[in-house]
Amino acid sequence: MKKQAKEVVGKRSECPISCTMDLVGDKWSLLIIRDLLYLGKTTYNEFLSSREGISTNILNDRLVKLTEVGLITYTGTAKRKVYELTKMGQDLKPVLESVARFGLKYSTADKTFIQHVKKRMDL
Amino acid sequence: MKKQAKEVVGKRSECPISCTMDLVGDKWSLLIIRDLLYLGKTTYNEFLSSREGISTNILNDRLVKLTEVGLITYTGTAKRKVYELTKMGQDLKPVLESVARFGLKYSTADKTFIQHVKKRMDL
DNA sequence: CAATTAAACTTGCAAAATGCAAGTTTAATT
DNA sequence: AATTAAACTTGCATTTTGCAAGTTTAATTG
Repeated sequence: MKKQAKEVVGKRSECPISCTMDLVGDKWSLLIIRDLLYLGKTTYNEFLSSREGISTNILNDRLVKLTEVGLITYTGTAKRKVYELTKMGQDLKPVLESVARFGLKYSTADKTFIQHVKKRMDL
Repeated sequence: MKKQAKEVVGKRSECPISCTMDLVGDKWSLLIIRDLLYLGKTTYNEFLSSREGISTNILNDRLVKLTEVGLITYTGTAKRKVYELTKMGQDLKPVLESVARFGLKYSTADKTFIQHVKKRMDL
């Protein structure tokens, strides 16, 4: 039996917000998406080097899950996988932007990083 | 020493997206915000009755944490706390909307619920 | 082409978060 | 005063995460 666009986390409800949180509602998934969307990162080791310090097993788990749900794909060899966002993944851009706007308004994030983010995100 | 707008989860980085995920990047917080913002729920038992089935200890934990970080407050008696969003909490509305739009586009959410959500969220 | 390198991935175990069931506490109501 | 029910707690099993140290395997190099 071929498995298709698999439900990785059993849905908790039919609410669109709940469904989306079932996909990316953890502390790491959106940061990987951010790396792909804004920071030009595309490989395992690049994700691993992000300032937040994801650990290898979690990173691997998330790359697998994000691939399974169809938010990212990869090309390249097994030795050097190059990840990229699918159309579905790119459609998370408005989410990332609104999240960033909120963070910019309320966090005490350091100014140089903020400038960098603003520039990259057209905020 | 008076504690102020406390950092509930130690920040992982100064990235605005990361900071926001440190506040609401779990499977339940945004659903409580959703209940307040769109579903007219304001009390412990109303949140508890949501379709996703949050358990009592987690609900209590999140209400405390969301209050601590300044996203919600409450009025009313200890016996019947009535929660509401702060200005900061209301500023999550664009996040909820973009999350909902994404969910509507990609989830197989049931149509009647979608209509309900669209109406309430002006999508 | 054998040895080396390093990117991708795994494993084992401790710590933390979550889920679930059954409590307890305490203001209101009767 | 007794009852009710909303808010909250506790204990314990399960799951997820964090961390450190691996292993695997293509590509590089000497």
